[in-house]
Parts: sequence; C-alpha cells; structure tokens
Amino acid sequence: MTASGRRRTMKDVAVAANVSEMTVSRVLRNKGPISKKTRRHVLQMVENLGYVQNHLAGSLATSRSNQIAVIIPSLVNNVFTEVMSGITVALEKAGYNAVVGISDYSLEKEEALVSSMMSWRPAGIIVANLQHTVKTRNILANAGIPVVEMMNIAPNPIDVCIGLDHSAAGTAIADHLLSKGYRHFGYVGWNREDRAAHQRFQAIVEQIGSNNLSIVAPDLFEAPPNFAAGKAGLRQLLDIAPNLDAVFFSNDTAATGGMIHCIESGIDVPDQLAIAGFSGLDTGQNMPLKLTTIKTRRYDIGRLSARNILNRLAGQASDPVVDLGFEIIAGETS
Amino acid sequence: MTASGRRRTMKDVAVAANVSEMTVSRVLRNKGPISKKTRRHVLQMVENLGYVQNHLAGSLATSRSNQIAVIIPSLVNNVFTEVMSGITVALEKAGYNAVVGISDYSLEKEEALVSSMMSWRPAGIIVANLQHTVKTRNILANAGIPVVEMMNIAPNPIDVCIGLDHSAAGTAIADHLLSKGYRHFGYVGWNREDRAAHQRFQAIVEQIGSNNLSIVAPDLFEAPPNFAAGKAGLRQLLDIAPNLDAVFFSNDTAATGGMIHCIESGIDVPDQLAIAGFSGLDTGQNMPLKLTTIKTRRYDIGRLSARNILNRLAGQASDPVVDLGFEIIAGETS
DNA sequence: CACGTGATAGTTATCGATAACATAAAATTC
DNA sequence: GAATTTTATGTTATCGATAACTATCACGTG
Repeated sequence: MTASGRRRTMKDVAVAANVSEMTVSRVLRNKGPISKKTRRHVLQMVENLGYVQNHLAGSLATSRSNQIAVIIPSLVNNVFTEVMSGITVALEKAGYNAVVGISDYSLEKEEALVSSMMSWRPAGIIVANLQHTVKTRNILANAGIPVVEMMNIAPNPIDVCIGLDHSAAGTAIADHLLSKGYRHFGYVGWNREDRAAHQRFQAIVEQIGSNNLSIVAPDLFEAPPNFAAGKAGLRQLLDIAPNLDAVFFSNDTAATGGMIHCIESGIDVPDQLAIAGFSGLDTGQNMPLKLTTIKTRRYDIGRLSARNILNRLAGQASDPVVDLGFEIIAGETS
Repeated sequence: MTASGRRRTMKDVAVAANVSEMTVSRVLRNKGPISKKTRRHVLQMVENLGYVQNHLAGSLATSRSNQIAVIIPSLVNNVFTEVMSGITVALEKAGYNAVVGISDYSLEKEEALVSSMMSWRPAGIIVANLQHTVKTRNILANAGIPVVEMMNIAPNPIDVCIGLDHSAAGTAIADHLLSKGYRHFGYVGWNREDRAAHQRFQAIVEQIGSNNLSIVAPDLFEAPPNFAAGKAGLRQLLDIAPNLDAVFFSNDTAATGGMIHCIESGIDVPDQLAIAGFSGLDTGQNMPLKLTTIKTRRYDIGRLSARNILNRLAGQASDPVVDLGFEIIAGETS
C-alpha cells in the first residue's frame, strides 16, 4: 500500500489529487468549504500515498500545537500513575498528546525539563506541586500558554493550581488519630524534596504538638518509601521507639508494607498499633484490615488539570485555585 | 529578567548580539567554530532576552527531532511504569524526550496514536508487544525511523524487538509447579487483549495438558486484574473449583491480592494452595511469604529499548531480536 | 612578501505546512 | 438575465530555524 522512498509531503498529495496544497490542507483539517467530491478524492489520495501530516511545519506556521507538556516527580509512585491516566484520557479525547518528563523530585531537573519542553512550543503545560526554582517560575510565568500546577493548592499560583490542601489533610488525619485516643505517635516517610508530603507532615506535627504530645520521626529514606521500604521503615521505627501506639505513613503503599510487618511480627492492629496512610489507594482498602487513610482524587486531579488547559485554550476563563478536597477514610487500622 | 510581549526569536538575539542568526544558531548548538568571545556574548544575550529555542523550526529544517514516541497499553500496571522509568532515564541522559501514549490494550487506539505521533516526526518510536493492526504495521515499517517493539520477542519484528519469550516463561512456571507435585490447577487472569499474557497462559495450558492434567480458567475480568481483582478473582475461582491445589495469576499484583485472600480465609499457603505470579515485583517479594513468580527485567527492557534507538540513531547496527530472558523465583508460596 | 590555510562569520535557499488574500464558478436575487 | 452572494479553490508570503555555500581575516611559510 504505502510505497517506500522519500517522505510524502502535502505537495505529493496535491499533485496526485490534482488540486492545490491548500485544498489538501483544508480537507485534512476540516476547515473551510470543500466539496464532498473533492474531499473524498483527496482523502483517497492521502490513503493511497500513506501520507502522514507534518505537524512540525503546521505548528510552526500556526504557532499552535496539540502537545501538552507534563512534568511529574515520579512514575513509580502509584499516585502519579493515576494522575497521568487522567491526563492522557482527557487529552486524547480532544486529540491532544502528553509529553511527559520525570523530574525525580529534583527542582533542577524540573527546570531543565521545563526549558527543554518549552522549546517544542506546547499548547499548555502541567507541572506537579507549587515549588519551583526562580528560573522555572520565570519561564512558566512568561510562557504565554496555560499553566497548571497540580496536586497542591495555594493562594497565588503562577497561573492556575488544581489539587488539595495538604496542610488541612495532615491536620485531619492527625485529628482523627487523636480523637481515637492514641498518644504515642511515630512517622514513617520522606519529605525532604516532596513538598506536599512535607506540608502534611508539618501539619501533623503541629496538631499533635498543640495537644502537648510529640511524634518520633527519624529520617529514614532517600526517596518516597515504597512497599518494602514501608515495611522495613516501620521495623526500624519500632526499634527506636517500641512504645508507639500509632504511626503515620507518608503514603498508602508504605503503610501497606507496615501492615505486612505487623502481620509478620504478630503486632495487633489496631489495638497494639494504629496505622494511617495517605492517598486511599485501592490496595490499602483491600487488605485484611481496611487502611485508615486520606482519600485524594488523583484521577480527577489529572483529568481536570488537562481539561482546565483545554478549556482555557478554547477561551474559557478559570478560577486560579481549584480545590478538589479530600476525604478521611476511617478504616480498621485505627 | 525575561521581558514579556512577543516571543523572542533567534533574530532578536542576533540583533542584540550584533551577529548573524547563523552565529547564534551555531553557539546554541555547539556546532562549527565560534570564538570564545562571541560565544560568551551571544549566550549573555540569550540569557538577557530569556530566549527559548524553537525546536519546531529547527526540526523542520533538519528533519531531525529529539522526541521519541512511546506507546504502552497502560500506566496503571506497575510493569509499564518501571518500563517507562527505564525509558525516560535513558532518554533524558541523551537529551531526548519521551512522548507517551496509552493504548489501553486496544489495537485501534494504538493505530490512532501511532498515526498521530508520527505526524510529529519523532526520531524513533517504541511500542509494546508485537501485535498490531495492518495499518499500524505499515506505518511503522515505512516510517524510516528506528522502531522498537518491546516486552515480547519473536523472529520477525518490524525492526527490532526487545523483551522476553513469554511462551518459555509460561512453560517454565508451569514446569516449576508441576515439579513441586501440584496437580489441580487454576488460573486467575486476563488475556483477551493482552497478547503476552495470552502466550504465557497458552504455554501453561499446554505444558499442563502434556502431563495429562487440566486447568480451571474462567473468564473473570475485563482488564488485567489489579490487587483487588486478584483477591476477588481467587475467591470466585475457588467457588467454582474448591479442590485446586495451585493457582497461576497473570501478574504479581493479582497474585498478591490472592495471597491476601488466603490470609483472610485461613487458606494455608502453600500446603493447601500454591500461588504463582508473573513479573517479580517488589511487593510480592516482601509479603509474609515470598511470592513464587517469574522475574522479568522491566526497567532494563525500557532502558535498553531507549538505548537501542539512540544507538541506531548514532549509526550503530542492532540485532533484530534482543532476548533479555527471565528468571524463576522459587518463592515460599509453592 | 605573495600565497595558501585554517578559523570565524555571513548569505541564501529551504524544510512543509497555513494565514490571508484573491479569484473563479455556482447559486440566488430582483 | 444582470447583479450580488455564496461556495469552492488557488496564490503568495510567512512561520523560525539550519544546510550548504561564500567571504573575510589572521597567520605562518618558503
């Protein structure tokens, strides 16, 4: 069917169909008036020649593209996978593509990625969190395209932010365990570069402090703890502080690992030790004991971030701050 | 710092630096001889103006880009996240970007994605698996860029394939359980659209059949089972066939769910029921009982797929078939 | 000291599309 | 049936860079 050889251009199609390039362009973009007959004929030639449009040229001419840049800290973290799913599904429906970069929780890498991606003149850009280098912020602020900072919210986003209030989430989960009567708290997590986790942690510490209690929070990891790290982390934490009666984990996956540690070590949950996570992942809700956690709307954060950009590209206005909230799941581990 | 207003072009920089556009271009690409002084000066102006190169124009002129298209079936599946990590890390090092599309295990969506992504003239393309529509295959075969089909291998890839032999993997895991003396087999999984899973399943069925034994494999799911589905799936399977002594899961996540079901239901693993997964994910290896499974080199598949493309772009040749193999993990669940 | 040689910088044509304007043919109006 | 829209198509200039070629200039050499 498609012949090999030199790359086909619009001209090839035009010649084959005996029309001008402009007509081909119009047919392919469904723009302007084209007779049914011409359209059919042109499309036939496109098919015959196996012609694929060159969006580089098109975008250069229109200075418009259907690519949306997305920069997230990690793909290993289940949370961002769900966010990404939301984004790609929403974009796909509108005929847009996501160009993904992984910053690995490094603001410097993020800066490099933003810079590099900008050079492709994306139609919009989605970044995670609100903390960026000065240069990143500068580029984004002057990009002239819709920017969404997702996951977290704050009063003054660069452009628009969509997510939840992590401080409030931290306070809420701390309150929950406090109200259940726990008094000896521990924390297993990582928040050196993960600003949102850090915010939650700070809120937890503060809330517990305001009840004149304290929390044991050793610096255990170099990255957000996964299942294995959560499991090992709880063991280490209990070595340091054996008399804890409740432990916060910085995410559900680590908390699930913690639960497994308890099962293995014969620690009774929640009577001997309460466990709380963050995210509300499926896995935690399907453990023998339903995990106490905070459910966030990850998929929706992705979906709405994408939609927000598409809407603004279509001329709609947007609130600068979109709070999708969160929900306490009072599980069986507390 | 960066002024707002009209987008800067290379010309703006050229004028500001009092040199030709070509000189600016040379400085920015580190190409051709440029005096130290001019280079410094030009870079200063770039900085001052906050100029960001327009790769659309550049790529159009050179018909070369630093974007690699990647199409995977799913992001929710942990396997592909690790693959993606491998890809992005490898690409990043070389200054390339990944453009990701999710096919959702649909060959039609894959076709649409391939078509759409090709229009951006990526430097290379990575797709998952070996099964594609005729049109997809056609486009890829005539794309004139390096193509990698990853995850699975077969004798005649479109261009290059990198992965493992799923039939052999199926045979191996079946052999393992057979050698342990299990005789009443069940299967929890999904393989309607997931060709690789289907291959493994077929090999399992065949191997078991050749020992004059059979396997109970109801059609339970609409998508690859996750943790919750694995858990529920095992329950359903045991309802149908209570006397099984060994169950294969199509992936580790589902198998882990199955283990949880056993813990909850007081089913003794492995004495009463053996469990086997596929992938060798971290989680399965950190359960109270180490999961019996097949370990695949997911990260490496991604990494090497990306490297393969980069190498070929640099003129190196490549074997058409790269088998990264697999490894049986004889865990404690069998 | 005239001349080749390498280092540095500039010119012109081009990549493949689309915007904006111009034109031709068909349909409508009076 | 001439005038006026409307519909369908073609022309030309342009988007922002780079390839390929050309033009300087400084410098050492026989």
